[in-house]
Amino acid sequence: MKSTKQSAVTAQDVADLAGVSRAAVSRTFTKNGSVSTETREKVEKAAAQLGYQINFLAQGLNRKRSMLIGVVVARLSDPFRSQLLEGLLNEIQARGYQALVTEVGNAEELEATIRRFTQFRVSGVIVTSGQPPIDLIKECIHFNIPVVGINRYAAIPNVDFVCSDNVTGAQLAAQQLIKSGCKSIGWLNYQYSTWGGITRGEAFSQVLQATEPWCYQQLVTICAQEDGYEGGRKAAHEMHKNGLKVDGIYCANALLACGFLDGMREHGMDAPNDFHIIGFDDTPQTAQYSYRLSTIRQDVIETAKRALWCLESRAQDASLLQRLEVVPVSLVLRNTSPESSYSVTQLKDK
Amino acid sequence: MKSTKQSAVTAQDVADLAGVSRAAVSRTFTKNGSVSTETREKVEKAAAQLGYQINFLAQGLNRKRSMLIGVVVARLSDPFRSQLLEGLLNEIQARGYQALVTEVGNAEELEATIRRFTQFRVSGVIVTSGQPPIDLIKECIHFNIPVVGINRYAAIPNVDFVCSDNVTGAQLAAQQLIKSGCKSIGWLNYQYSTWGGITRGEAFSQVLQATEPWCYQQLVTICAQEDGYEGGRKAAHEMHKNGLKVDGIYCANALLACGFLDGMREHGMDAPNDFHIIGFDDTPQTAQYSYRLSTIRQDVIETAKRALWCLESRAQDASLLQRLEVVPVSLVLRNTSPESSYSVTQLKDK
DNA sequence: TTGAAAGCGATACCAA
DNA sequence: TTGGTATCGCTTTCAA
Repeated sequence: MKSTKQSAVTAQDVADLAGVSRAAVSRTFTKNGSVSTETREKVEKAAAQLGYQINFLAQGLNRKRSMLIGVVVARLSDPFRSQLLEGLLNEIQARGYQALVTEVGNAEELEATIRRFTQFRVSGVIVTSGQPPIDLIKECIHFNIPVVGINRYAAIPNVDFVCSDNVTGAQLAAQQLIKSGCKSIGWLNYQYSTWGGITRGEAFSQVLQATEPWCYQQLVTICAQEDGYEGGRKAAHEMHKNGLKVDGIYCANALLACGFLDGMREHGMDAPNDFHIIGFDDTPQTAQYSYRLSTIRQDVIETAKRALWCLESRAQDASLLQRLEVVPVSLVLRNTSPESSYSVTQLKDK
Repeated sequence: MKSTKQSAVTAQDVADLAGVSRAAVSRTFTKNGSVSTETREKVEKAAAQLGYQINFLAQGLNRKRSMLIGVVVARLSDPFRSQLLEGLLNEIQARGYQALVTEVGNAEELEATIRRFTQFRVSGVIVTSGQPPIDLIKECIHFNIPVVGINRYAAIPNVDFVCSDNVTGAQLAAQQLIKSGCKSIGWLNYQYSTWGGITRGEAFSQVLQATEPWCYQQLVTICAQEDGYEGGRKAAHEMHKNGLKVDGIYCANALLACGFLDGMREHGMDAPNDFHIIGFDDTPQTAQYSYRLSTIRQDVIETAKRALWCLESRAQDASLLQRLEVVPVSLVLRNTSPESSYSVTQLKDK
């Protein structure tokens, strides 16, 4: 099957073999190519025989747009982030694109990254980490490249965002804790949290204020000095050292929650007996026997779908107004804050 | 700074502004371009003024090679895999490449994936999942694209592999269990394990045979019907149901180990009191308070470095003989198989 | 529907 | 060291 030529099979080779022009070959492999059935068949036969494959570099150069989508990620060691990436990869591939993935540490890196994305004439950019700098966005707009941010928000015209429904999440968590009889409620977040974490905290606070003014007044905000599991764990130690007590706690993400739970265990306290705890993210780890953490579940698949929808629709009409897609979340009840019939006060009385 | 032109700034624009030829611009941005300091300065000034950026698509088309490296991944939900991807991304970016990441489920997908990689004229392919099909490799060789596999092996000429040192890992684990006084030793793996898992098991078995014939004869091989955490957990249940007992167990990966440990806990048994357990991978989770699992640590950073080294060296000389890079591993002692002075028999006697 | 031809934007060879 | 030019492989008018 392989030609004796040194280099790759080109459209011209196929055209020669099929006895048609190279333009006909191109049309055969294009969506709206006007080709007669007869020509198409000849071309497809020849292409198969030669093992022809479109050169995406040449195609992209000509169309000023490649079948590439740039994805900005960070801290893949957080299971939720890798889960999200997995969802995005699936959706990107399902739609025939390829993912250009970059891990980014700081703002400057983000800038360099997006710049390289434009150099590849990507069909879209998905930012899951960092705030897209306004200048770069302008550059993308100049190249007519759609940009979408996930679990973050900024009032940038022409840039869409898709975020989990942090307000509903807060409501579900608050209701659940209240229903379970929690009296002194806490909120745990990392001091330099992401937009998502901050928003979740604000929503939680507002929900309490609106529905349980008394609890709201007592709301304890715990600020972890460190991010991730260790941050949560140390926050628990700190809280214990200060003699602070809460009987219900809501956490900005899964790692903080697992860490906090373990930190409390180190002091001999455990959920659901001594307190209830609800996390955010529903990563696989939260379901494991050693944690069985109740959490607010984010729907990564739906998130990925909507992100790609934003990209594709904006590619067709760049003048669209900014959109904010809110993805539904759900409460997954597990051991650390079980069914409401099983309240925290009953347990304490035992 | 931005030109009034609708489209992007090209080398010709820079050349015009700098008063030189477009070839001079190209040379200025190329490694071994012979340009006078004077010309270079003029060009750089003009380029900065216009905000010129090389079009990678055009560059790649001409050079028959893009600054892209294809990475094949799978099951990013396994923390070790996302850790490895993170390491690869860092190394790829550090060397000025961009990562084209594809998640792949089965063999056909792998084929389609690698095919698309060649269509982008990638500078190299890294396979972290699945066995690179021989035909595809041929195709890569035809395009002169280097291929490297991670934590897998096959006797394919011209394809390099970099693997963790599974033999040393087995030795470290075996020594540690023996030193701790374990008498009936077990090996846990998934029934359709990867090459890495299988190799670890074989090495473990051989080490025992060579150094502790008596233990080798008693070696219990536990075969999980399912992969990951749940596989390990169910294997523990199964073992308990069958009345099987082991006092030291070595596991093919971190998830299996965590699952097995939790499964045993559900039956009221825990490490290190009732048995010792050593995992593989040293993912962040294994360090957490609820597990504190002793494990064999894989060095993802070194693995990534060597993978890129293989790619780059083979890009220079495609005729190199196949290389197998063995990356050192280390034993991380934690709670589930603590310092040897603290043996399993002593504990049982307490 | 078809083919001829003009790009897309950069590189590299060759002569000066 | 320079600039002119052919080339990389495909897409897309424009006539026919």
